[in-house]
Parts: sequence; C-alpha cells; structure tokens
Amino acid sequence: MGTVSKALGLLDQFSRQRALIGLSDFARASGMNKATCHRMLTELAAHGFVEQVGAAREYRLGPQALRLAALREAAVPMREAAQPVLRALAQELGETVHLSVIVGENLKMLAYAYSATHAMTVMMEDADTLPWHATSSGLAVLAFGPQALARRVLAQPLLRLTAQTETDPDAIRARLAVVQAQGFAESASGFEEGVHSLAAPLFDAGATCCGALALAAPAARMGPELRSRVQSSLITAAQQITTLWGGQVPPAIADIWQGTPLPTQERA
Amino acid sequence: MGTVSKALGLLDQFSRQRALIGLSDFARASGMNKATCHRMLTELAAHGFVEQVGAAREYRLGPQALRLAALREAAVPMREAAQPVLRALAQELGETVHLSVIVGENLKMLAYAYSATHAMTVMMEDADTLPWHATSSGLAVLAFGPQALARRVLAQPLLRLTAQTETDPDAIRARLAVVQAQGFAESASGFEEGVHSLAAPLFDAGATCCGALALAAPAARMGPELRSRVQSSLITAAQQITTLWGGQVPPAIADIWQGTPLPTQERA
DNA sequence: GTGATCGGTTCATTATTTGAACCGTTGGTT
DNA sequence: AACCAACGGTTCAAATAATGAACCGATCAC
Repeated sequence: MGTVSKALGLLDQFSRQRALIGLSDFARASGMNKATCHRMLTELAAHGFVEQVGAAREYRLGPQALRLAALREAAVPMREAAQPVLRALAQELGETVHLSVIVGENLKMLAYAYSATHAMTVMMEDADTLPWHATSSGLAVLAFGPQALARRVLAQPLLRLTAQTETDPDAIRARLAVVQAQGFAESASGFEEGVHSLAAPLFDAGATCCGALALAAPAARMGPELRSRVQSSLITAAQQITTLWGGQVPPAIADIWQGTPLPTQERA
Repeated sequence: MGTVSKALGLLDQFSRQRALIGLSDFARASGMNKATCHRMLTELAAHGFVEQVGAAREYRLGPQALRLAALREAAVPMREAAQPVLRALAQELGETVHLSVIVGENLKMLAYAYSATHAMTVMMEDADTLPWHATSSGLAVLAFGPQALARRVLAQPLLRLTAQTETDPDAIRARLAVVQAQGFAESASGFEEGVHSLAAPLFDAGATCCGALALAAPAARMGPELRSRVQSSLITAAQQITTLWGGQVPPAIADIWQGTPLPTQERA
C-alpha cells in the first residue's frame, strides 16, 4: 500500500454521519501520524477533494467530487440510468430498494429508493459499505463475481453483526452454491436484526458481475407472497439495469432467470 | 508537490472529450514515467477513482466519484441548490448561464444551463477549467477573492487565447479595479472569439469569494438592452445563490449592488 | 491560573518512489 | 511471413520523498 492509497483512504472516513472531520480525528481514525495526515489533507485540499471550513478548521469533502462525478456520469451514466428503475421497483413492491457496486475490495452503495407505502421501511442512509458475508447484495456479488474476489474476502475474518450472521467461511461457500443455483441471494437478519433482503447480480460489458440490486424489507412483511413477487421483479429489474449499463448477463445465469435451470451445475 | 498531488493530477486529464485514457497517454500527458503512472493508476483503481475497461485496458473515471459527490451534496448542497437558479436565469435572459468555483489554483466549471430561445448559443461542454485572465468569471473571482490568489495567478505567464485576450498583468490589474468598482466583471472575446460574457462573484460563509456566476452570449446579441438586463438579473441571482449556500455578501459589495456606490473605493 | 486538546510545523531518519531498460502482445506495413 | 512500432505492464538499484516524535501557539473547560 503506497502513500497515494493512504491519502485516498482518508476520504473513506467521510460518511453521511461524519461530514466534518478534524485533523486529530483523522489521525486517530486512520492510525497515521498527525503530521502525515496534515500533509495529505493539504494535498487533497489543493486539488479540491477536501476543503477546510469554519473556525475549527475542520475538513469536509470538496467540490472536486462533483466535477469528477459529472464527468463519470457523462461517460458512463450508471447512476442516472439505474435510478428510475429503482424508483419503479420500490413503488411496485412497496419496500426499500438499493444498488451497490464493487469499489476496490469493498461493496459500496450507490443509489437507493424508498417506497411511501409503509410507515416502517428499511433506511439506507447509514449504510455505506456493505459487508460481503452479511448482506444479500454481498452474497450475490461473491457468488457471481470473480472467484478471486470471493477467495480473498472469505480469507479475511468475518464480523458477526447480529446473532444470525453467518461467519463460518465454509458455511458461506455452501450458501454461495445455493445462490448460484437459484440466480439470486437472500439474507435474513444477517446485517441488521429483523431485516430480510433479496439481491440479484448486475453485470458489466464483459459479463462480469460488478454490483447487485437488492430489496430490503422488515422480516415481518417478507412472507411467501411478497417473496415470490420480489424474486421475479428483482430479476427483471436487474436485467434492465444490466442492459442500460451496456452490460451482458452471462448465458448460464440468463437461463436460470428464464426458468430453465441447467441440467448440471456449471459453476463450482 | 508530493506523490499524492501527482496521482490526483492524473484525474485532471479526464474531460468530456477524453473519457478513456491509456497508460502511455497518461505518461505523455503528465510528463511522468510510465511505471510511475501505472503504480498510481493501480492505486487510484484500488479505491475506485478509475477503472480499467475493454480489451485495450484503458482507464476511465470510476464509481467512487459518484459516492463522494453524493456525500458532498448531502453535506453541502451547492450544485443542487444552484441549478434551479441557473435554469431560471438562462430562461429569463435567453442565454447560456454557468457557475464555476475555485478548486485549488484553478477555476472549474460546476454547472451550467442553456436557453432554448436561440438556435445559436454558447456551449459550455468543452470548457472545464476557465482561464483566470480571459473570462469574466475569472476576473470576477480575482477581483473579489483573496488578494494572494490574484497575486499568484498574475505572476504566472498568461496565455493569449484570442486576438483580444489581455495578457499584460498590469492591464489586468487595472481591469480588476474597474470590476471592483462596478460589482461585476465583463469579458468580450477574451476567451473565445465572438463570445461576450458578464460575471458576478459568489461568496461563502466567511464572506470570501469562492466562485462566480456568469452569462455568456454571442457578441452580436449583447447590446445595451440585454446588457443592462443581464447586469441586474445576474447580481440578483448571485445574491440568491450565495444565500442558498449559506454564504454572505461582504457589505461593501452589497452596497455597490444596491446602487449606493461607496464615496471612496475601499478595496485597492 | 492550569492542564488538555486543538491545528499546524520542524527535521533527522527511514522507507518509498522513481525511471531506464526490459518483457510479452498486438496490429499494422512491407 | 517477417518486421517493426506501440501498447500495457514489470523489475531493481539509485534517488527522493514520506515519516513521526517533539514542539509551538491558540483555545477552551475548569
């Protein structure tokens, strides 16, 4: 890990809860020296990635993020393209829908949509990085993404987030086989108590899984009726988004999704 | 300039015209060694700032930009807040309106709005970084921003972009005094032949100029009638945006804008 | 006062970046 | 088919830039 990575890692400290971070806080949170943090933040500030604000001279994200995002969307309109599909899906099914993509070694949430149907819905503001092993999105990407990714992720220690979180790598590998067989992933209370979610993989132009589309609902509402509606709508929407992104669903998964399961399991 | 700055500088190579850049192109454009570029791009890719795509393994901006932009807008809704004002202004005056902010030592365009009134309008897609000395936006920020910025900028060699571009630092300093006196900046064909623009400064919470709001029109249409309408509407809109951003117009400039010019010039 | 913490700076030590040369591939030209 | 140039990527000794303990002045709570 080089100096650049350390500097970029500082930006990961920001979240919706922590929009303003002081120098000493950065040093503590990143485990780096205060002087090192200061120099890096100065360089980040010179390029507009962060800016200092107020009397306390705290740092917050800078306007450069907006410029880069605008360029990214102009070149690859992922977020804008997916957003209407998320909204439609959330409204149709009456539950929270969210979309995440692989960013480095993490799964990061890119967009979400709520439904106004129920007073109690799953909020996604707090989630930023989704744990691979404890969310349906994570399992979907592990199951359909590069095997190397799954190997690396499952080699690391897995955090127990709730009493229901599965943390045994072998047990998770077994679940991934199920995910591969049925074409979507499921997670009940693995991330947060009482939250049940389903997720379908999304693919890029090289037919490689690059993210997931998921629906999260209170476990109490996730009965057989909703579950089967979610399953089919989620898969349809995932196909839509993949197409909008110029991606391709691998034939094997397309077959499963079209209800013609393969006679033999191709992926091991 | 440290390693981090060099790496971040690579991201500035991207533009709407150049969304895909190869390794060797990066090395040439940045003047750095190919190996150096490669290591930096690898680190940027690990954090999702760039991603490799296609058979040619070229690089493009990655999804991390979207995440950071979403966080930035959640914390400081600058772009979203300003956009409706830009649209209204463009429609009212029938010309292209754009907004730029200071990013490091450069003036970068953040947002723009077109009018559907005329077939011929000034397009802003190509502009990304605005030259300080050759645009009304640049002059406005130099005139009302920190003196240190103007000093540094005018100490560097100034490029001649058109036959009308003023490149003499002293002549520009004289123009800045005029800008300060009238409360807005003007530039005729300094940036592009036949484009006439007016700009008003925008201020942050510390009453420091942090950007500019500008209107650009074909010189042929910029007669006395339009010019006076632009002048008053631009100032009103600049005040609106400054307020939306939680900023404060310095009293001296507010007085000028309200038509009560100060008896003596305060800023030198 | 007093002590703790803040953002920021210094400078000898140290670890990292750097870049010329090199590799295997690809794609066009002779 | 042989050739060549340009591509993305890698290597390793030499050079340079990053590092961190100690320090500074300011601020704040007590």
